[in-house]
Amino acid sequence: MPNAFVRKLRRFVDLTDSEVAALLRLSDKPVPKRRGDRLIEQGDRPKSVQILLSGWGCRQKILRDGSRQVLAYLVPGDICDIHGWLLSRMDHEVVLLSDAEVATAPADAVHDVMERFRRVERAMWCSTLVDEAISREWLVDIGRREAIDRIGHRLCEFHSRLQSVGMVTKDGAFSFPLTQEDLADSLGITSVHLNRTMARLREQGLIEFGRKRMRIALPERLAEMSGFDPDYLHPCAPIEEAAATPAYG
Amino acid sequence: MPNAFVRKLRRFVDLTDSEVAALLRLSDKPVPKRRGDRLIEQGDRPKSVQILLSGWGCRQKILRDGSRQVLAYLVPGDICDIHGWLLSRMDHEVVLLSDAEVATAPADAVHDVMERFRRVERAMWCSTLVDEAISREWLVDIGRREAIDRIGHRLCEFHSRLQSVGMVTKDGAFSFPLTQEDLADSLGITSVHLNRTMARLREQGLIEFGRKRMRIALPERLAEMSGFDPDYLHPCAPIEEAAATPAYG
DNA sequence: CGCAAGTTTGACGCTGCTCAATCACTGTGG
DNA sequence: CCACAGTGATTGAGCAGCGTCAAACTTGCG
Repeated sequence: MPNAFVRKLRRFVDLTDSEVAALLRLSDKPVPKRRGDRLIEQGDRPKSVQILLSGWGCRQKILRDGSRQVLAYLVPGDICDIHGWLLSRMDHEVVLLSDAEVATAPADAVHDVMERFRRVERAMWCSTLVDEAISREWLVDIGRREAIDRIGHRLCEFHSRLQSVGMVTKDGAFSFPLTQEDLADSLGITSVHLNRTMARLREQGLIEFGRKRMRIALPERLAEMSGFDPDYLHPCAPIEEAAATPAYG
Repeated sequence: MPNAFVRKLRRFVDLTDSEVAALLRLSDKPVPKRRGDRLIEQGDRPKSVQILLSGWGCRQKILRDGSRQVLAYLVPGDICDIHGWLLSRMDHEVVLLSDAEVATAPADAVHDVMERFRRVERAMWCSTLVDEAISREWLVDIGRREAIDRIGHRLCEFHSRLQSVGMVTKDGAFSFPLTQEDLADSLGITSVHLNRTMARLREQGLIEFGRKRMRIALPERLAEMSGFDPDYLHPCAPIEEAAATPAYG
């Protein structure tokens, strides 16, 4: 039973046993951490690579006036400091939004695996490109959708992403450890306005939430009203792509 | 005299003559194109790679209601469809914002160069990671800064990026072919509000603009008031980094 | 000279923010 | 088992930043 890290990369490339073994060696000995722990600080020059194996985290920047913008959510399988590999310093920080398990691998070991197993490297870059696609869609959310659509769209994103890794129940519910403030800070609105607007979605019977769980009651309707199209998440097409492109095989 | 494509990659890795020669072969025979031309459409599966050699472009998405969000600006040296290499379909379109010159290389040829010259591959990924850093800062702009700071911050970004490729005059002026609507659509505000707010910056003597030129009259003051810190653009540190990391050499 | 595209300005209203109070939930110690 | 504290959720009132609609003006260009 591979861990979330392996499962995630498998979505992009069909890994061999030895590739899986190498990845498992990178991500063994997970360490438990607590909600609020800061995994990476702004300005760090990471010399090791941290992999989130369970729980949620986020990338974020804090402004002078104390306000916060969440840049991305990290879910099990995500690498926290991929940006530090090539570039000098982290321009943002990484914080845990729930208790979590984190594995740490030396940067050299990760480089080594990527050198030896080009398909693993390829899978990691695919994953980075999907993260970028999500980030682009967030720009659309924040820049051009009004609050109710932003929220609906973001909830559809969670639903779709978590569904693709088997973390959504048949009735559309999933674990949701974020506070309303965490969510609002990713959407460019205040938590007060988020609360009011989510209440409207609840009144309309589109969603239910509470006790760190979220249920999308009417996924199709929520997607329709918020203009959600899961294409940008590249749900699984890349798997075929990978097998068909010899240049990288 | 290498072209903008080579100059850009040189910022990240110190290229050898044969590497430069290979890149020049990829980007010879530039074709002139017109402002408004669509280089890549949403849903495309690019089989070739387009390189912008002069002029400006942007990545953008159009919503159902016709509103537009600009996701990134492309300046000389930028690759238009890097995202299509690994992933299946383009989730956004690429459009020219000024007349421009574009070179087209077969995707296979690009893969080939990256396989043979790992340092070139490394430089391209560095470039991608800087683009991501810019995109993260845009999220902060749109999500958490008010209009006047957004505009000031974005203008500082242009000033800094163009300065690093020698396209800014001593008095802080540079060619600026974007319409106010192009700019507003990247900032998540309307062109009307952009106009009013830029007028305030002009009244304060911070900027001057008109006739497709922009001048940042008081760069330090504009940076101070808008909270601009050029660190996220990774101005040149990566050059040392690249030389010092053997795993990729 | 006259059109077309882009810029500037005005009036008005709504979305979302601020400040602040209250309520609900969870975990802790007695 | 219960009181209590702390965190997060919810609600209210008032206001301001920004959007909408529309008109006038300016600039580039054939």
